[in-house]
Amino acid sequence: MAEDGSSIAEGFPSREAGLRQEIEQHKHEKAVLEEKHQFEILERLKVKDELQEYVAGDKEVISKLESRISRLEEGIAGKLSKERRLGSRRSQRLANIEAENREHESDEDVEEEEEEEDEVDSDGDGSTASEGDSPPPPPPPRRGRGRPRTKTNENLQMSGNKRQMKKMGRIKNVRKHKYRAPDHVQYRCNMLAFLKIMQKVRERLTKSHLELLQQTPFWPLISAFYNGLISENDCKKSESDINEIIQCYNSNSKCFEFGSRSASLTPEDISAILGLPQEGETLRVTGLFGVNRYTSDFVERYFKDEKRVKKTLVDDGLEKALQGKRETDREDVVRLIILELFITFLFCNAGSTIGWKLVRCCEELENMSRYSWAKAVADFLSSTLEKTSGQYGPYSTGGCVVVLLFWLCERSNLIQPVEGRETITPALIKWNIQELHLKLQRMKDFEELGRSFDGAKENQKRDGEDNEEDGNGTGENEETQEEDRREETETDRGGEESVSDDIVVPLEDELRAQMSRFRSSPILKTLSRDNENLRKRKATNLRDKVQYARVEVERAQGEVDRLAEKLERKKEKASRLKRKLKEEKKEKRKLEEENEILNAEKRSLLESVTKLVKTLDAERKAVRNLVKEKAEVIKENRQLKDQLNQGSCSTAAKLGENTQTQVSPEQSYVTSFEIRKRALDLGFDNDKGCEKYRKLGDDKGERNS
DNA sequence: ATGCGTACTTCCTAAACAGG
DNA sequence: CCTGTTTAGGAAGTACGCAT
Repeated sequence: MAEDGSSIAEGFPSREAGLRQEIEQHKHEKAVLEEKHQFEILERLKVKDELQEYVAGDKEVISKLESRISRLEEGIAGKLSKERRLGSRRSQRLANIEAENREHESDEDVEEEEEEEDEVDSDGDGSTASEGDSPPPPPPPRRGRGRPRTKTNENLQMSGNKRQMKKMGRIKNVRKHKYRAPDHVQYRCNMLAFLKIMQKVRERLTKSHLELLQQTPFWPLISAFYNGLISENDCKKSESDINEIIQCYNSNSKCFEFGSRSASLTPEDISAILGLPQEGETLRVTGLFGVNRYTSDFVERYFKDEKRVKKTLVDDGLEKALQGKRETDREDVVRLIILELFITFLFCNAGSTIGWKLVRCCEELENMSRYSWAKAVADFLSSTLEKTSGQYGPYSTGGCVVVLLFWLCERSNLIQPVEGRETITPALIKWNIQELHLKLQRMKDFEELGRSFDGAKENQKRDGEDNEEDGNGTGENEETQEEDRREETETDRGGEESVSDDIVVPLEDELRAQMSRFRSSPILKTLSRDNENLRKRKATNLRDKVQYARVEVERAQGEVDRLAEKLERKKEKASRLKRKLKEEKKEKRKLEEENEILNAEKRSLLESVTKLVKTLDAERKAVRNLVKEKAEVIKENRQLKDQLNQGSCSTAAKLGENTQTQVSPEQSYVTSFEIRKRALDLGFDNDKGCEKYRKLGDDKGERNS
């Protein structure tokens, strides 16, 4: 036992050393990454400065941009070698930091013995909260005020011991968020799941299915998926973007507040984005407690004996319905497709389930159009947003949150619609949310996002004016104006991206001025056309190059972000390892303590065993003595027997009396044992013995008388 | 990183119960 | 019988953790 403990204890120093080494390694990596990060930032600033310089010499812009682009290209490849060079120059500072860290680590080792336990507890899962006497840490956001559930046989004590039961319930409620980042949010709403379903059933849908689907208010939306207007890439949302948007939601004003600007998501917006009807009865989807499960043919067919309608059940049902040939099966396919749309996209919740009310709505295909589905989606979403921004924290999981991304595209001028889809409906087909994600990543703050809303308004105004001009203008320059306008829109966009936009503005102004001069001269009409074409090409080239430079900057920014994230991860890992080391130390201490206790126990056990051996020895001696005595008694008895056989009964009786009186308590046990033995002894004649006993009694009687 | 299944928690209603 | 409280159980919501 002690050997095991000591071998474990011996293993600790080496393990500790290993962990220390790992921490050192991570620190080193962290420092290198930091250096890299700083280098990236410097590089970007340099690029920015250089690009700004180009504005002064606009004639050289193209050539300089070209050289810059090639340099950037080279730069990306050469970054590693530069970093290596930088690495060799890696400042004494970093080395000092590392040395300091090392010292700090060794210093802390002593101090932390006391402090670390608290730290570990507060960092960790708080599992000690219910054990100690100290006040428990603030509980995680409680979702409601429901009672803890009690089982049938356990609740008998509830009335008598209610407070205790409630307390137990509270303790149980302290959940461990071991795998969950503090700001983690999960949004179930996703278009990908529905797209996959549509891809799966597309080949199997017949004309009659489609006819029925077209009669439903969801056809504009479903057709976008059915006709492949939405790709898998278009479906991939960024949860962080949604989270950021939701964090701007003010539940009191029911508006999104981006800096000083605010905007609200209306049923009109939902209607435009998803192509859902706005007119009709209001359908309340939330707060349906007490709406019980109902039975109908449809429910019996697909959700028989089911308490809740889960996504898996709808999937299975759809498969079953697609195989069926009856009229009801065709209707069921449509119902189930709409249910899929509800569960995965429009009214999704965290559990991939759906309320019975919506199931009923889906069942009544002909009545479906009487509801204002845009309002229903908006209401459901706003109820989610209220919960999210309210007292319960950012645990939102339900509602059609993806629509927020498209709404942002529609209402701001952050990105431009996909080419060729500017006027298409529903609006969700117009936008590429991946592009929006890139844009939002580069956003500095919500004020900037707010400005993009203003920009969109101005653009709309200008669009109107430009359209009037287009009406008067010549046909041939319409395209140019369109392009100019787009570029103006682009240059309107504020923020960091204006690095290259700053170059475009003066260039384009001059280009336009020159073009108007050319156009005003009727003599040079032909020449102007040629020149115009040339300039157009030049402008296109310039635009392409600017675009390319922008992409490069974006890529560099992405790289910086990636490195920052990596750094963050490394930091986390280092702290995790540190915590682990502390835990190991703690464990070691514990094991040592246990080992001591075990040794003490062993010692006491040994003592008691030696004591036991001694007493056993003594007892063995006593038994041996007894055996000896017994042998003597037997011998004596045999002698007596012999004498009895030879001599008179009276002598034997006398001798017997004498023998009886001499027997000690110990001997009496042996004697009784002897008596039992005699009873079993075949050689001993019982009748004879009885006679002898009687004779002895007679002798005694004679003597007394 | 995202999707998804599912155990667990919370919310709500109605029945059962207790006391006046 | 009326009224307030407790308990049981169903529906809806939440969050963990595995799979992709």
